[in-house]
Amino acid sequence: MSSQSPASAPNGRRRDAERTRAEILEVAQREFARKGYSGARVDEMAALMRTTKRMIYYYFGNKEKLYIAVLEKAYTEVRKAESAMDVQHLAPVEAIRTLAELTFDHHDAHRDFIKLVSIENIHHAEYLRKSQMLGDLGGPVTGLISRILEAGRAAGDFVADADAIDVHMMISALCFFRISNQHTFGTLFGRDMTAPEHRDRYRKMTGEAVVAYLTGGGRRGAEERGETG
Amino acid sequence: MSSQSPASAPNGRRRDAERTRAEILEVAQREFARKGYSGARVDEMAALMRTTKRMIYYYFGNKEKLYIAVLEKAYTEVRKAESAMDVQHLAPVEAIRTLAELTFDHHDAHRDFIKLVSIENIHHAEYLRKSQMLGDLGGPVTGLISRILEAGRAAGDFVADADAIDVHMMISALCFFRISNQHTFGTLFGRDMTAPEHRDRYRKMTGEAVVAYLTGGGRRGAEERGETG
DNA sequence: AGGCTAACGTACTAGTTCGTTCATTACTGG
DNA sequence: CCAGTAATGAACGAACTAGTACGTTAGCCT
Repeated sequence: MSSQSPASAPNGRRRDAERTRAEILEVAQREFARKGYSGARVDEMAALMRTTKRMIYYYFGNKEKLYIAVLEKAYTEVRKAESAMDVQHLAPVEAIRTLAELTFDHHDAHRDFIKLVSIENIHHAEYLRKSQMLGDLGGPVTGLISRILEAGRAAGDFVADADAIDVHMMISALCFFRISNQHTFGTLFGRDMTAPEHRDRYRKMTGEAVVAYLTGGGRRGAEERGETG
Repeated sequence: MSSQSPASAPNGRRRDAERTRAEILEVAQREFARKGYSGARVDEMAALMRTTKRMIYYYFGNKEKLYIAVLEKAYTEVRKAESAMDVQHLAPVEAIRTLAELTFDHHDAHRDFIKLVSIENIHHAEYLRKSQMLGDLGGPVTGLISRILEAGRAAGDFVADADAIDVHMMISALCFFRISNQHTFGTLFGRDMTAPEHRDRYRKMTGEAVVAYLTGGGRRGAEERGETG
């Protein structure tokens, strides 16, 4: 018999720190996303895991540190996804459009992350600010957008007076709101913005809105009236 | 001596149901917006009022009903503001642009409302759905946008394939995100989107983005390549 | 003036919730 | 194979929190 696998645990070790830690993080992410920081209950999380509450405190110390760990994991995954967005080879207009559509898909697929971000904002990002691991989390995306904007202006495609952070904000706003506000919006207007039958249309709309703004459609009226500046 | 004003209360009656009720709602709105539904403490609210916790329960029954009352008050104020937006006399392009900019200003000025909406979405709008008073809260705005869109299409200004709810979503997304996500965004990108020195630029950007999308700027690239449909 | 009731305050309770204590077991290195 | 340590579990406790019981007072009505 191999020494790595006791008879009592045929499908994995009964004692596995990695696995226990991972499960705690997973369950905690779901619970925090569903109930908010104060609303989530440590005891309830424990009940949803194979292990006990004792382990949450053993690995993470307290509720706040657990929440911060969840945040860090979520943001790390987003950064990974962003760095995988390969749009540099495209012409500026298509690069921005594709970036917007990829961001749309990513938001659509990571709804727990969006809820965590909403929750963080209710708390004025106090926990995010406490996290070390932040580093330059926003740098890569804005760097990418900066290069696209420069190329687009050089080619004469982009005329809007917007920097990389502005463009990132606009893309994020359109992608984020559709998920984050789906419930109140759906209740008030009778449309589930996140329903599959609307997804393609909204993805296209997101890309087109950003491109339209950058290529100057919004100033068309002013130009036609002979205004400048 | 007038019978309405006892000597012991020169500056207003010591017993004033209206005033007490109003103060409870006011404090509760602030606390719920700051801490979320679970995070807000009834005792803490009471400590911030001239009256006591007993009165909260006397007037509102329990924490949930108090929260719903806060929501109803907030939404009522928004609807009032929306119905005051008089843009029908403008040409379609300017009507939409103005509507977007007025919405921008309203969001900028009612940050507690935005937080309450964010909180509601974390709870899947369960409390909003419990409220009676909803009625057709979303009807008036989408009605207004519908009429503008029709006029704009008739005049040949608008070409984008979007209905009133889509347009409202887009405007809301741009206005809402800037406030709702200010803290995480500010932490990650080092820019306070809500700072006064950026406000005018972002207001203009909001109006231009919506107009650009509707007037077809986003499809320019496709048209130039000879694509149709 | 004086009774009646809406409005109010104090003090308490039942239940919850984070975090800990103490004991135990599974692995691993020697 | 055995000792030491990492990992784990059950039960507990102190502090908090929503909600209530009970008593009091202000001000209107006649």
